[in-house]
Amino acid sequence: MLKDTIKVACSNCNLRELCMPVGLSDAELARVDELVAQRRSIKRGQALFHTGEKFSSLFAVRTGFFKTCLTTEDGRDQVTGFQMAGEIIGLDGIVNDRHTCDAVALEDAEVCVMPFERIEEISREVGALQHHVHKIMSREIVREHSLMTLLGSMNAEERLAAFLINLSQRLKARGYSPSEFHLRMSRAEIGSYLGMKLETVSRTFSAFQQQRLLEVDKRHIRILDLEGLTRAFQGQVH
Amino acid sequence: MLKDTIKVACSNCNLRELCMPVGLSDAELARVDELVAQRRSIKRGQALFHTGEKFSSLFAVRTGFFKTCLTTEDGRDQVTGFQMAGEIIGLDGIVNDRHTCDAVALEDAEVCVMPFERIEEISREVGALQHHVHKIMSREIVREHSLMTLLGSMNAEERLAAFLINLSQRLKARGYSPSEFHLRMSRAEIGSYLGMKLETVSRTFSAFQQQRLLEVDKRHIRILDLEGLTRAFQGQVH
DNA sequence: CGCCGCATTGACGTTCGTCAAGTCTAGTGG
DNA sequence: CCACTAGACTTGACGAACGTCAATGCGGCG
Repeated sequence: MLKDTIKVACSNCNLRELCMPVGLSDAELARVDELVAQRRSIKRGQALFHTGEKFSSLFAVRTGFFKTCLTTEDGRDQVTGFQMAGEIIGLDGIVNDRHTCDAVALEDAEVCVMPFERIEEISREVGALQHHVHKIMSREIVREHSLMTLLGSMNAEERLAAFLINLSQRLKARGYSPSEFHLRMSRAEIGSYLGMKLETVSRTFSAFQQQRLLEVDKRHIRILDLEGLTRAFQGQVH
Repeated sequence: MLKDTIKVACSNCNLRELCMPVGLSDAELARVDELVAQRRSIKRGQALFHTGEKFSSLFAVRTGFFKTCLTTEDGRDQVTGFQMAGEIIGLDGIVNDRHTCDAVALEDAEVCVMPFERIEEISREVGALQHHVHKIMSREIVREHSLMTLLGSMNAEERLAAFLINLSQRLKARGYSPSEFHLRMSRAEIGSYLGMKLETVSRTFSAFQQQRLLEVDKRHIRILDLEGLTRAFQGQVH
């Protein structure tokens, strides 16, 4: 069984602006091109890594869609994030040399495998890469801060609105329609991420539909009134 | 008004095992000693930095106790963490060169100021420091993951139990009593951190007291039954 | 002394979770 | 082609947990 090991170069990857620092010299670019050891294909439903597995690499999503989820010993299950093209998976593994969550593909996907030792080695030579790595980790910390605000102080409508707006913006940044898209995750997965039950997610979708903010058909979403949704997100419905 | 700018060395700081990588050579230690530009004293209630302020340094808590809190434009307020001796504050500022939260001293405190440019510079020379910085950021990401699980799926008793156990462990690691301590934060701040209202925090303290798990007198806490508290945390009260 | 901030406690209301029934779709196999 | 099943989603009825509002107590400070 052959692994998918096409030789790849970040320097001519169409996701470069998302993944890589800008303004590198040719020599630096050549060094950074050595970051990606290989590409790996992951089938829908398969895991990129599991909790407890040895950490060795970070992964950049090239195509497809992932979720990361924690499974605690007492059976609680929590989705901690959804990742799409250009986003980095695996940062949780650095601290203890083991992954602390599962990363599962929600559709057939392809990732760039970047051995972490190589990242550290090249970072020591290329200051721009070093800073870029720091930024990526900081961004993840800030993202989680805002998720904590969501989980700590928003009601069901605010949570779902915030989620949809965030998804819409990320799709837009990747050249997809920000107003019409297909959800890759189930109601239960959305609920786990947002700290609510799947029934409440479903009810809230219905409520948005009645308010003419959305059209929902199972996993197909069309945003009708982005402003209204933004108001719902900010808790100023009335 | 003179700033407190005593020259300091990490190499003989008693918090070294908490802050710094281990196993450095003498030459590396000397380099790492250059990390801390100065110390800064912060009075109780004062901010180490505010949201929007330019980011330039990370801060290591030497003494005292901090909270970090987000204030969103729509007036929501969320405590995102409490930091004690040996912990690092300011990681949120890296990504956009501006701080995205306030860091406020909950008691008179002293911090080591580490200019981030200097951290990056020395990291490029000392691989152990580089890896240490990565670990600190990864640890923060993992901490926030577990807080998300707490906020997403735990009830009031589980949340407060988890909070107290975590606090107890961190105090223990610093040589303080793990079973008897003084809370530096108000019920409202605990509530904000744990995603519940201050009244619920107060009621849950009372409930734990009735269950003989704790003795509570305002902010003075004595843990009577750590096992019981751990069971409460894991949601196996019955 | 009176004020203020913080904490506690009670009464009541709302939101969301729980449980259950029912629909729709895709996939399987006869 | 159709019957059958499993999984995902929707919707309703009900109840529990927690938020809201309000009264009260307590300790510190000017």
